[in-house]
Formats: sequence, C-alpha cells, structure tokens
Amino acid sequence: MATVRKSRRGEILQCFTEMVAERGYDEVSVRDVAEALGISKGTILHHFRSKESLLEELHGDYMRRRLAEAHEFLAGFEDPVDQLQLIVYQLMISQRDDRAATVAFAREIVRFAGEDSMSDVRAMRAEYSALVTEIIRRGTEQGSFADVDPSLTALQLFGMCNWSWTWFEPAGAWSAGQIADEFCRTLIDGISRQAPPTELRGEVLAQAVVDAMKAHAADELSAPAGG
Amino acid sequence: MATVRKSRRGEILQCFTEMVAERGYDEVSVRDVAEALGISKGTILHHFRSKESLLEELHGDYMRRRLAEAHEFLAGFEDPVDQLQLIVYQLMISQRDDRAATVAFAREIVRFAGEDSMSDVRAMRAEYSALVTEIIRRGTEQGSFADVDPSLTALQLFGMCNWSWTWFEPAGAWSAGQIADEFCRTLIDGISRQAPPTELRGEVLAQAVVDAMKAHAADELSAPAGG
DNA sequence: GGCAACTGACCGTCCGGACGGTTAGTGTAT
DNA sequence: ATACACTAACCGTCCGGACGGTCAGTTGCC
Repeated sequence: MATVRKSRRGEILQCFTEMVAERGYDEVSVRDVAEALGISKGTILHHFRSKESLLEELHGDYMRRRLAEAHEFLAGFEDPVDQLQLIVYQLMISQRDDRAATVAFAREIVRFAGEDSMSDVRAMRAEYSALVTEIIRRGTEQGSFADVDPSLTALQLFGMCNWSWTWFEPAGAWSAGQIADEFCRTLIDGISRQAPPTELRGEVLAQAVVDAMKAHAADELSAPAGG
Repeated sequence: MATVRKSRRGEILQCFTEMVAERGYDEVSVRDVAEALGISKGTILHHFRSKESLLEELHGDYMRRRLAEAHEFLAGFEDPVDQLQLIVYQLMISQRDDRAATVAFAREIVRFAGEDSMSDVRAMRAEYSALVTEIIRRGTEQGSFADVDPSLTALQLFGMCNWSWTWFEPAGAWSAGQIADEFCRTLIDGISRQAPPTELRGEVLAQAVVDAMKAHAADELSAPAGG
C-alpha cells in the first residue's frame, strides 16, 4: 500500500542534505530547498515538522546506514586487526560514496546534539562507538594490540577520518582508498604490540610547548598597551 | 601616543570568541555580544567592520599564536621525532589552555575560508601545514620514519587533534596531556621505521565495505516503495 | 467522500548594518 | 591656565530583508 501520489519527501531530504554539505545548516533556508526543487515551502513543512527535524532525519539516516553496514561486514571477519581496518575503510569510503550525507553529518555533528529530538541519533552514535571500542579491546585482549585505552583510540580513529570532510576531494590527488590505506597502516602499526616501542619523552616536550604558549599569550595583552 | 580612552575592543573579540565556541558562528548575533558586555551594538561595529571581520580576526589571532609558539619550541629540538610530538602536544594543550579560540577555530574552520578577507589566514594555515609536512619529510629522509606521504600524515595528525573539539572536556576523564601522550604513542609508533611492519590486506577489506554499502544503499530507495 | 500532497499568502521575529549625534580624553596655541 | 580643535569611543534608533513556521484552501488519486 503506502503512497497514493508519489511523494517528494525523499527528494527534499536529499536536496537538503546536499545543501547542508555544501554550505552548512544555517546557510540553508527552507526557502532555498523549495526553490531548488520547484515546490512550495509549505510542502517541505508538510513532510517535515521543522527545519530541525530535517537535520535530525539526516543524522539518523546516516547513522542507520553506517551501523547496518558495519554489522554486516564485521560479521565476515573475526580478527580485530581486520575489523579495525574495516572501520577505517568504511569511514573513508563513505566520504566518497555517501559524500553529501557524510559531509553534512560531520560538519553539523554538534548541532542539536543535546536536544531530546536527537536521542535516537545519540543512541546510534553510542552504539557505533561501542562497536569500535570493543574491537580495540578485543585486539588488546588477544595480544594483537598494545595496552592502549580503547575509547581514546576510537576517538583518535574517528578524528582522523571524520576531519577529512574539511579537506578530502573525491577527484583530488589521493583516492579514498589510498587515504584509508595510509591511515590503517599508521594506526595499526601504531597500536600493534611490538618490542621495543619507540622511546618517547613526553614530559620534556609538553613543557616546551607550555612555555612557548605562556610566552606568546603575553603578546595579546601587551599589544594594546605600552607608550 | 596610543590609546586615548581605554577601548573595549579586546573584550569584544574575547566575548565573541567564547560565544562562537559555545554556539557556533551563526547562533551568535552582534546583539548577543553587545548585551553580554552591556554596550551598544553600534560600538562593536565601530571597532570591527562587520560580523565577518570578527571571525576573521579570531582565526588570524589563533593562527598567529600557534605559529609563533611553533617557531619557538621547534627551534629547541632538532630531532623530527621530537618535533612531531611537539606539534601534537601543542594542538592538544591549546584545547585546554586556549580553549575558546581553539574550539571556535575548529568548528568554523571552513566558514569564509575561500573569501578574499581570509587570505592572510589561509597563508598562515599553509605555513603551519608546511611546517609539519617538512618535519615528517625530514624524519623519513633521516630514516626515523617509514616512507609515508608527509602531507597525508600531517592531515591525519591534524584530524585526530582538531576533531577533539567535539568531545574533549578539560575536566573530563582524560587530561589534555594524557590524550597527547596516547596520540603521540600511536602516531610515532605508527610511522616509525620498523621491521617488519604489520601485514595488512587492504583490498579484501575495502571490498567487503563497498559490498556492505551497496547492500544498504538500496534500503533507502526501497523503503518508501513496496507493498 | 476521504485523504494525502501540495500551494501560496501571510505572520512575527530577528538579523546585520547604517547613521547622526554625544562624550571624554589629548595636543597646541595663547 | 584656559580655550579650542581634533579624534576615537560609544550610544540609540532605524531599516530592508530574510527567516521559520502557520493555515485555509485546492488538487487529484483511491
């Protein structure tokens, strides 16, 4: 059963998604979407309660797709080393093959994030994070990975992949696959158990940075004064 | 010479920065800033040409600080392994100690990015990127790092650090220093020359992801139809 | 006739910016 | 010292325009 007259609901969300990816949420008005589709503004608000609910649906659809995919391809591989790479490939390939939604999702990641209307989206994001965290935990447990903090490493992974919305160009010098390859290489080698790990000296370095920041924080305040 | 009457210019930019960090550029109106400071809207537009120029100055100040710091602390260390870590520490510590500006900068990173008014900011960002890329290139050259793509690795570093604006809490479970430590650990071990590197199998994994995405891309279109 | 898709006119609100006018410090000539 | 010119900081008001959202009504399929 379902649709009597062919609804343009899907088209509306699609167009909205592309525009948000291009310009950002508040630079897209309901008017813009209506005009681009040659329909009236009322039609959009007939299908969607509000502009905010359009973004909510955008986020929801995006997370639903990523979760469905992840559950599917993770089932085909047991090794956490494989599974973690799958996640990186997924996030980078979605930059290419699900570009508009991915960019829109990443650039508006915090918009309405705390609102009640976004609770479903929050739950899905938590589920996805848990998925990745668990992969890393299992990798550590079975001895493939060093004793890293699983949650923090997951955030590191999300960062390197999600941030690429700011610079990745599908037709650019690097393909999504190449980027994923390099990111995997670094990430997997970086957390794989190996002897001995490179010797670092964080405290000395961190102190040097703090000193430099103190020195230049003074610049701001002293600039307008003097004389 | 200099200031006749004590100007509130600095306060305006500071308040604007905090509000943009909190809510984002278009959720902050010039009125909001004026009211928060108990001054008139006219005063703000007396000091700054436009709202856009406030953001431009925010970006400019942020990049100027980071560049000045970087030039200073990099001069104290020769080894690219040290230098690369310094960059990670800088970016994470600025999340803690220069929080408002860092968050505002990261969340509005693309706003007006192509505009003429932002050409200075673009130049500074290019300079900073070149700095980091060059560190990695030297590390590879001298044999500390594997043969990675320096620019791509720089983007990976920026991603993991910059994205943290979306989740980092100064009073949260991890301190900025701990995060930087872990990120350095993974990144440095990940790109350090080591024998043999973990064996990966990108093509099989990437294919599994593409298959899963194809399968679930169909969901969208089939959902409204059927029956 | 019932129902969903859709229209288009309309509201109240808020925004960025412009503008003319006022106030308070500073340098200078007397 | 004091009168004057100048400048920068600051205020309050106004405006055109765009925004999200509402609603009564029309169309066309079952």
